Amino acid sequence: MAGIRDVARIAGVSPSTVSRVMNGTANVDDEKRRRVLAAIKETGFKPNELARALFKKSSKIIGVIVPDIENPFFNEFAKAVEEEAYGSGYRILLCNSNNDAEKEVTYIETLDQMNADGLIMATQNDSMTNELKVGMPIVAIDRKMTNGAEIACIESNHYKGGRLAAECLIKAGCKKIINVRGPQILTSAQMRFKGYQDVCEEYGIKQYVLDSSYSYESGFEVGKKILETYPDADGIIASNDMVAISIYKVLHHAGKKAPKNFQIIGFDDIRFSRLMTPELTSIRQPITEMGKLAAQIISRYQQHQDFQRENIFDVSLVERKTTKKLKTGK
Amino acid sequence: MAGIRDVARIAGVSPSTVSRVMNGTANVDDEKRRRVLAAIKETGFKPNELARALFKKSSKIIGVIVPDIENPFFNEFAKAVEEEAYGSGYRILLCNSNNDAEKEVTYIETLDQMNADGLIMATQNDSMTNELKVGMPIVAIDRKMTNGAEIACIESNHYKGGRLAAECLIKAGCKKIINVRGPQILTSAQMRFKGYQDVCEEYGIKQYVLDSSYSYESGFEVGKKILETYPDADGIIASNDMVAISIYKVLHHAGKKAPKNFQIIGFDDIRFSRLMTPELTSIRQPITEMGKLAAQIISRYQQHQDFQRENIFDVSLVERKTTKKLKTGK
DNA sequence: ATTTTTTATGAAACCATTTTCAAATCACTA
DNA sequence: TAGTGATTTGAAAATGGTTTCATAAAAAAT
Repeated sequence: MAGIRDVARIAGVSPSTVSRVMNGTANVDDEKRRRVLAAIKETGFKPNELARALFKKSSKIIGVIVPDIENPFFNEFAKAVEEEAYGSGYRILLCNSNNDAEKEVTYIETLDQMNADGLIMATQNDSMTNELKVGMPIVAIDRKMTNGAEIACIESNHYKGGRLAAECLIKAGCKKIINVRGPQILTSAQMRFKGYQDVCEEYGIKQYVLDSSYSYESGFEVGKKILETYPDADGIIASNDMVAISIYKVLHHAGKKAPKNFQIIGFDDIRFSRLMTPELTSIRQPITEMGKLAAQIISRYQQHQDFQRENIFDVSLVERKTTKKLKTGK
Repeated sequence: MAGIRDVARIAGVSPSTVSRVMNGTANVDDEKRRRVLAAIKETGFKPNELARALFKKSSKIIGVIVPDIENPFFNEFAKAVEEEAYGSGYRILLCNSNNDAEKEVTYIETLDQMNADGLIMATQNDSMTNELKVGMPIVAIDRKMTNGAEIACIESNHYKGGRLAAECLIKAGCKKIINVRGPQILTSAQMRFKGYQDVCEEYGIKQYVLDSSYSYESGFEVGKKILETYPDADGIIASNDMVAISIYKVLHHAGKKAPKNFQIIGFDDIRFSRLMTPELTSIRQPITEMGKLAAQIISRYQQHQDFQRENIFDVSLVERKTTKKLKTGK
């Protein structure tokens, strides 16, 4: 592989001049520029990014840490980050943490040692990662770090989402609504639950609560529990779309039809919610926009441009087939 | 950030000795080792991976190029690669090519300039990428490169898959089977189609063929076309699970029930095929095993260990609810 | 006790680039 | 024609590690 010295020798100039031609960082005599360009073409020279990154202290790599890339929410998110970042010359190092705090720490350290230009964290293990000292800017999704290491945070209006879900079911005529809430360590799950609680109080409705994680598996378990404990439930707010889908499956298998016998609503509006039959009603988060913004913030930070530290995205009700049609708008 | 020279100064030794202590690359006096270790702890020193990678010509990065990380097949695959690679100290640079040949080339070049240790390509644009000269080993998924750049290829027995799908439907009593085949540039789609054709000939059954890409969207279109052109079709072989899911939706929406009015089978056995209702019958590819193997091959190659160049995985019929139960095993 | 072998260690070279800095070249004016 | 200022240019330092190589010290062999 040809190096900058080879190019310089062929063009009859110094490596410095070749560098200047490539980066346009200073004036170069036209004749020499021509020779350098010719030599680059001849050798097929491509500068080594490592050497460049080492000197510049910037590797043009953004780390993206997600708990599970198989989770539709996170792969949609990661894809959006990748697309936006790619356009600005950044590359994505994908970190699948599996919710393993140690793995997260390892990844963060590696990224730091690689002179990564930024880190986008969509994870929840506060404990270990909060203490870490790193030299790169962090954009946190759905959480606030306590050590001020992050430059910005991005989240959805989960409280409103919780309210929307509860109101939707109440207005659709549900009398006994089970809230399958997500892990209460997560602010997202907390806020959604709070929204549900507040609406229930306002309407004077009794609250029924079950706990789940954010996975399909957990949805199956909760589904069974609903069948056993609340066989007369007619409304279910699932912790997210994946859980909603598996709860639906369990109830469907038990002979219950949606939305006739029960109505169910999820959160996130992942792609698959439109693909299942019946199509799932869901509270939409603008996942792609969130991913794009995350990448933009890192990019803007590196260019010393302005950006917003707190970014709260609006959520909306997407009415489909697992709930009964509402008449009124509000 | 402390560097190796700082550590050396504090420990009263040379940088070389610090390096030797860290990497265990040579004997070091016990007393000095102790002092070095203490100094490392004191300063919180972490070696810069870029400097290391630059000298060693190995960045411990594996590039994974996929057409679409949102596609369940590819995110399951990428996740498997990540897990396997992580265990061997490798990190994954995720490249979402969007089937854009130019983007692929850019990614390959970047990876090469980063001294990446390997590249796993699950893409189809032969044209441009085949000419590229790179210094890293390539593992190709479902394709053979013509320039011998790759060290190994991994694929499934798609021909057998095509046969299995056709036989399944025939034995389940289908009289008019539509084969919705995938893009015929891809060997995977070609082989599946060939399997279908051979079985049809053996059974003396008329062939009906439609074309699709591998996306949901294309499934919707084909679904409509089936309704228009072959309203009496009672068996559908979809190009993959995603297409099967959307075709199902279209037919279901038109009032047809599976498996009563029509039977449908997909390929790949992605996770969602178990999650939809009714559960989708599919030809299973061992996606996770394929991903793990891909990472292993790169790792073994770098350690100069043996590996197999041609790796063909077996496929199997996973009977679920969109086809009628078969009696006989074979 | 002397020679040979082995082991431990630091100085310096190396990886491939960018940037600083000082020198050389050039244009222009007095 | 010499002097001034602006512009180009290359040598060298820098980035932060690893490794080679030569040497010094210790251990083993004679």
